[in-house]
Amino acid sequence: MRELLLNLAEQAMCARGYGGFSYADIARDAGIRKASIHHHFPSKQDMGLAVLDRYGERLVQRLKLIGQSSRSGGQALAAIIDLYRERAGSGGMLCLCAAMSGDVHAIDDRIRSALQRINDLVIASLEEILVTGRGDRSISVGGDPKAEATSILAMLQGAQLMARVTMNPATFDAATEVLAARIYRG
Amino acid sequence: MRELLLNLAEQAMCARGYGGFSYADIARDAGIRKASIHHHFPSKQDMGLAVLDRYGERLVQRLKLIGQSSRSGGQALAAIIDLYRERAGSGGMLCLCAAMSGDVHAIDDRIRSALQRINDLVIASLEEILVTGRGDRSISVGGDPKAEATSILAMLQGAQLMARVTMNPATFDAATEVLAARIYRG
DNA sequence: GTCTATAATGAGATAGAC
DNA sequence: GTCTATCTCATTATAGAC
Repeated sequence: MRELLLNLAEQAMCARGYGGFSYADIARDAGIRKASIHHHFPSKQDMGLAVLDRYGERLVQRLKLIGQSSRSGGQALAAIIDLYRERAGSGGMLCLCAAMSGDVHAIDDRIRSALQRINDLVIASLEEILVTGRGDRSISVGGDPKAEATSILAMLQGAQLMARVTMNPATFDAATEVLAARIYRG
Repeated sequence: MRELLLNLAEQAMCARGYGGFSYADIARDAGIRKASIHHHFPSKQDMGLAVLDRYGERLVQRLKLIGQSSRSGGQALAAIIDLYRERAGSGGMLCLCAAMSGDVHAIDDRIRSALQRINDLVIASLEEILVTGRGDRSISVGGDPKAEATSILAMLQGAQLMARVTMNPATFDAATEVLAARIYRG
């Protein structure tokens, strides 16, 4: 049940943000009463943090897998773009970080710190990918890899935000076209 | 009073999004009762749309002014970056579009259309600036100007989102460092 | 672990006096 | 235009039975 609740909460938060879902929503979808949720997660902040923590752990695994299974930096970067496109594709959802970042004012510092840690994690991964891609000539990297990685994350999150407005995943593609074009495909 | 209410609502929305402010907040800051707000704006959606419409009109003026007063494409692009940095600098606020985009699920189609229109407007402005900058050799423009403009807007909105998480405007600068470096300064 | 019942708060909105 | 008073609804959260 705890896992089911986490799944439903993550889905809801990606779709409508931290402030955009309620215990009532989750309870209905889970088939239990909302009071029962408090047994698993005493407060909504606890639930939000638990969702974000699990999300962070899974992201680490996924980034590691992308690094291992990619035969070039370019292939890894393409996988990262796909990772963010997934959410934008399914009904204008955001990655959990972008979704929760919009509600930073409503959440406590534990969650904000976790968000910051995850962003830094993705930036570090992207930086490593850019360095690899520069080495194997599969990505065009003009400037400092760390700075490039930071701007790429901003672009990916911004592209999701813009796609949500149009309700069209093509908007995400349009906003990341330039990034995708920096990959030299064999 | 109407103008005061619009100002307070815009401020609140940039700071906490559409769902993050209430008539009670605005009423307190304006020094009137919340029932009185309904005289000026029957529903919260009406208020949100009015704020966004005014924002769009002002943005048009500001973009026009930037185009007129800039002596090069690079100078204009720098002005646009500053425009977005302003908000990120003052306490992790977002531009109104980014702030409302996070709450798209909670607003009606009139507002969503207005958001889309404003995004398109900024993209068109950026495209024009890139073309100018490419012509006068003040900006490095590699790909299609329209695609570049779209990704730049995504980057700027994403940079604001990331800066909100760290509560540090330097994060905005880090995420836009690569963009700023594309400007050749005389 | 889940339930019923309820508390406590805050939201947007309306009616009608002044 | 602004007020008081009220409505209706949704929210998170708690107490206590089963």
